[in-house]
Amino acid sequence: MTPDVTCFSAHKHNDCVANALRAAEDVCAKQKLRLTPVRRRVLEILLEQHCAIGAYDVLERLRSENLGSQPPVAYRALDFWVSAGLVHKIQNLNAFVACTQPAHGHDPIFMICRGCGTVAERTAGTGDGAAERAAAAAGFHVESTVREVMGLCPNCQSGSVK
Amino acid sequence: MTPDVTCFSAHKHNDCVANALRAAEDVCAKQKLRLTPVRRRVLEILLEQHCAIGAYDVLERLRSENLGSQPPVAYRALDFWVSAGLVHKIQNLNAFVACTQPAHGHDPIFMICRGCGTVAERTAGTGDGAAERAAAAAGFHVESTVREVMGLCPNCQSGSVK
DNA sequence: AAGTGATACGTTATACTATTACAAATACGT
DNA sequence: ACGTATTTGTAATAGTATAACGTATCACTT
Repeated sequence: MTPDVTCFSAHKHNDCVANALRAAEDVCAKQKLRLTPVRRRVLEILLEQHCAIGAYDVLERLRSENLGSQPPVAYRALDFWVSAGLVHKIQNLNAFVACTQPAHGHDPIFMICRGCGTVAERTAGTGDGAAERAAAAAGFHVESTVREVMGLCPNCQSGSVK
Repeated sequence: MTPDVTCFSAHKHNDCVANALRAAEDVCAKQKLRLTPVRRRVLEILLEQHCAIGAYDVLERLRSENLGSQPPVAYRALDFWVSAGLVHKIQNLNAFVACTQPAHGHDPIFMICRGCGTVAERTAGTGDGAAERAAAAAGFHVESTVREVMGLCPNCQSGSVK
């Protein structure tokens, strides 16, 4: 697992955006998915920050840009990206975050800072942990997993958020 | 970790209920929390099955028993038990499940069967996994974690659910 | 037993999150 | 250009959760 701590520290955010958009284009090309204006814009909006954004916040942005005004517009685009693996839903927040490691397919771990809202993604090796062992022991067939860690990022630990 | 697979197989469910209620009484006594009729009833309702139940389903039960009719009644009781550690919220389902292992405080893992809705809880040792290592590497201070595994339980794998 | 402060409950209203359903428009392969 | 599949526009509604405030109850002290 790469110790990619960039989300919690200063970094060339333009690179994040460019990488993710390129990955998105690749995925769409390979899987013959349509990269429509709304979809592209939604991904761009999510990519602006390393924070999870609610569907209705996305919608508000779309509305202000005349790209759509009703909830299904936002939800459809978000679901599209979630299916494509380029956006993840943070269950804890009912919000969505762009994927910073699109290449690694499986078993993401999210660290969610309650101070600044930053969501950092890491990829765990598969079959590594207690959950997999417990499932195997119980004869449970795993289809997907959610792993979200709430807490304080390095910046917010030293700051005023208690 | 105890290989407690009872949730997925026939078992004396009365014992589950009795154990949990006794644990609830203990916790309330020790922490001087009030075990009111609404709270007790909500816990009993959750304990009836090993499934997660939505707040509004709980509310409907309460309503039919004249124990409350408005959302805050249900949410307050549910939040009470969640704070006390005797009920967990399943983020994936926006629903609540009674805790079957109240003694073990930390880091639960939930296996959620999409066939029958059963939610089985296991307790992971702390600090065991990739998430903790990733957090440590990033300097992230962990306050709580969510680990939910979706899939099919042993019964539903052989059944008609595909 | 009455007073007092904290806790819990009743109720209204509202905010936030998400989906269904169907019609219109657009893109794609032939 | 045609027919089909996909996407979008739009209205309506379903589902989840909280804010706010007044009333009642509990527990502790005097």
